[in-house]
Amino acid sequence: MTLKRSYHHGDLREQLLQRAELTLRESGVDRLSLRQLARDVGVTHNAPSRHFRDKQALLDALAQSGFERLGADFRATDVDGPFADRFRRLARTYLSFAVANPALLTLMFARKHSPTAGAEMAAAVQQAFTVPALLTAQAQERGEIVAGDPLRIGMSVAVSLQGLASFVSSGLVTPEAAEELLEETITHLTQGLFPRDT
Amino acid sequence: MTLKRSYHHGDLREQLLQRAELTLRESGVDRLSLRQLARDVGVTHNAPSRHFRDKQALLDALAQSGFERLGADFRATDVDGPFADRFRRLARTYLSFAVANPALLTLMFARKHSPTAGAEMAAAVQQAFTVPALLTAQAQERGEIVAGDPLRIGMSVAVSLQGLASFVSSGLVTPEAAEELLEETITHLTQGLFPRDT
DNA sequence: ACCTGAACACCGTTCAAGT
DNA sequence: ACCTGAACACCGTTCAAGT
Repeated sequence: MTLKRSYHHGDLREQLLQRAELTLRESGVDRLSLRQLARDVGVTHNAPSRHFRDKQALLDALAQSGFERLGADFRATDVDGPFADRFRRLARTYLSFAVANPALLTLMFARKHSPTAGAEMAAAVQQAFTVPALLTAQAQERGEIVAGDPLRIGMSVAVSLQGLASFVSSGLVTPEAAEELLEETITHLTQGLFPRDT
Repeated sequence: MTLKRSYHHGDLREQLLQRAELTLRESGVDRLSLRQLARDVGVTHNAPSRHFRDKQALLDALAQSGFERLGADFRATDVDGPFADRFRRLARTYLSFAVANPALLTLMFARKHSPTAGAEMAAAVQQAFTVPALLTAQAQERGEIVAGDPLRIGMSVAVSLQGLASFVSSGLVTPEAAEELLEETITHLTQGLFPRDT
């Protein structure tokens, strides 16, 4: 009967992460306490230290899993169609993420990643923000958008996405107003602010 | 001899804010403690509560003063010249702010503004992000950029600025790489990603 | 009005000890 | 290996009291 969920679970790390993300979403960072987390999961206050040397290490792990999930969401979104439509879908994915996990997004962009977590964190970031570059490269192949290094153009696409997400997740722009702002951003990013002859 | 800095200073609120911003900049949010702050300024741990009912109220005040300063920096930057140059200067101002005050910028976009601080905070935000709209309106008058509601176009300019600042302040992009990213962003925002006939 | 000092419940981190 | 329990120094918040 190994179903009894023995005292040494073995998946404690995962349980802690899941519970932490729940608390983060529902109560914010400052209400996130290692001791409370341990209580929630049913272990002593010091048990988490086997898996996270630090509270910071837990926050790092949360941020990293955030980038991984954002990347996965991106990849699940990236389907066919004209550039503007695909940009719009990517942006909506990002905005949904931002609305659903504002505190997590803040954490992800909070320069807290202790140098320790460097390698895996960097990989997760790279993996997520590679998607806009792929989108760019594909649109270039079709002749939809201008030539140029797809990584650089992709980053400047990512800048727009992150700017939008930033305003939404902070609450400075409501999700409804974000819809308008998104269309406005698509228009200017594709057409340019300089007048066109045509 | 009123110079003796009496026990009831009268400017305690301002002293606390200044010291808090210093700590924020040098040690980050989680090292910011009300009690330590009181010690730094030379009052008892409970004295700050007269000026800030809450730790959250202090953070709100910090964020608000951040928006006010950013707005002032914007206004001090906004001089003459072609649109792209002025956009570049505005962006550099923002990026300098982001590099100098990463933790503060995180705070400003962290959806923590308790509903209490609503009115003044909203005014400070509005005042800051009005500047891109002014830039837009002036460029339109000169026929430099396309027509359209300057507030909406201004917001989508602000989106680019905030996206850039976000990447820089988080450390995901180094200040040097940011310079490149800024030029890339200016190019695409003005010319558009769609190919031009000329 | 503004500040003090004591009290309360909580926190992160460390360490010796158990199985 | 993984978890426990006690200990340490610190925290935010509240409240009666002082001037």
